[in-house]
Amino acid sequence: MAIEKKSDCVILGLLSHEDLTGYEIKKRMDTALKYFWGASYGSIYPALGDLVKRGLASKRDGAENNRNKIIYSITEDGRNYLKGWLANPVEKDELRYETLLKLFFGHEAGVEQTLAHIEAFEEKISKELPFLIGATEVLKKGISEDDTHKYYLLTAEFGVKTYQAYLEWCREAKAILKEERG
Amino acid sequence: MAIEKKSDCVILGLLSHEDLTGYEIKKRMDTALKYFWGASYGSIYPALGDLVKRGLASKRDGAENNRNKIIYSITEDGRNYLKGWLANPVEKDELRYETLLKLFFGHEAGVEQTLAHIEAFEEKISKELPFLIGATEVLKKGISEDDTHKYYLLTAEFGVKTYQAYLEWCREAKAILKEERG
DNA sequence: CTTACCATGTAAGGCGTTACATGATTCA
DNA sequence: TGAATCATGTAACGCCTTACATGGTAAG
Repeated sequence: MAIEKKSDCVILGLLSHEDLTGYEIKKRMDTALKYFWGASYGSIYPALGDLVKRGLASKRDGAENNRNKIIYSITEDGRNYLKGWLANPVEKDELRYETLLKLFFGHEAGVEQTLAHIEAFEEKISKELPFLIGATEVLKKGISEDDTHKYYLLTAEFGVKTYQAYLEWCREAKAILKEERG
Repeated sequence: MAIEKKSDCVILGLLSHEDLTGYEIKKRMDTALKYFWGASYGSIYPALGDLVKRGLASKRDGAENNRNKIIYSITEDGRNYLKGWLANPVEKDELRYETLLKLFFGHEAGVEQTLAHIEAFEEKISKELPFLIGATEVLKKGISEDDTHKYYLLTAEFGVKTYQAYLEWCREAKAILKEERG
């Protein structure tokens, strides 16, 4: 049971949808995947090289004009590797919210500072939620055209539902903190 | 602007509540903090040694009977360090859900396997939610006794609200996947 | 002409987990 | 007497981020 490296799997997953350059992979990470995954160039490019070495991806020259460009594709072995990983149960879902850490130790900081952290969180979430909602709307319209859209929609809906819950929690959390003050 | 190492801050935060051994710190991580933070012995013990070296914590012998035991306390410098970190804005809230990754690439795995991932997620969350609800109830009762409880409650409520949203999402996600099947 | 974006990659270093190593005590 | 829990720590290794290094193109 080789424990698959996650970064390999994400890259292969993206390549299973379409051929991509390393740069484009990073862009996908920063847009479609950013709510539940991330990776830097420093991990993407070495991983791509490694994937090619292992025969799970192939590369070809995609230079246009004078622009340097390498396009990666998934191979059949790569697709099987991806399917193998997908078939295994999920190993780890992890949430690391520094905001919650600061709230947990809020006794030391006091009510005002803790409220400020909640408000900052609230603002960040409020700003991002419309984009998630927009994404779900686009995906819902295109759902019959492309089968992959259905799966993207699942993750976007997850974002919407949790962000809405976050905002509800913010209201409640502020109320709890303000209760004894006035 | 020294960027504080988070693991130092968590440990100092826990020590700001009470004196603890390394073992007890790990226990707190695995219970009260586990929904939004984590750490292993391999990071806790070295961090404790480091904190003592830097004068942010102190240690004393707490051996009982024949049992080896070292009890750590936060120093005044440590408390100031903690306060400094608490006063700074949150740098990063991060969610890494392998479940969502597998859903995003669900096209490759198919509806049945994807449903199985959702159901596994649903079961895990369903099992944990009662503990979170129990925690909030205990904390609500004790809220007037101990000021720290109010802050713990904030994080527990976050867990309850998000887990409830997760379960709602599971129902919806299953419906989306089942829609076109028949 | 200059800013933003496209595009690839490396090196150093940090951070943290896993596995290992050891040993006492408590409870059934 | 055996399992679970208490208790501390190290070493190897893996993985990833940050910062650096470089250069072309498109748009305003």
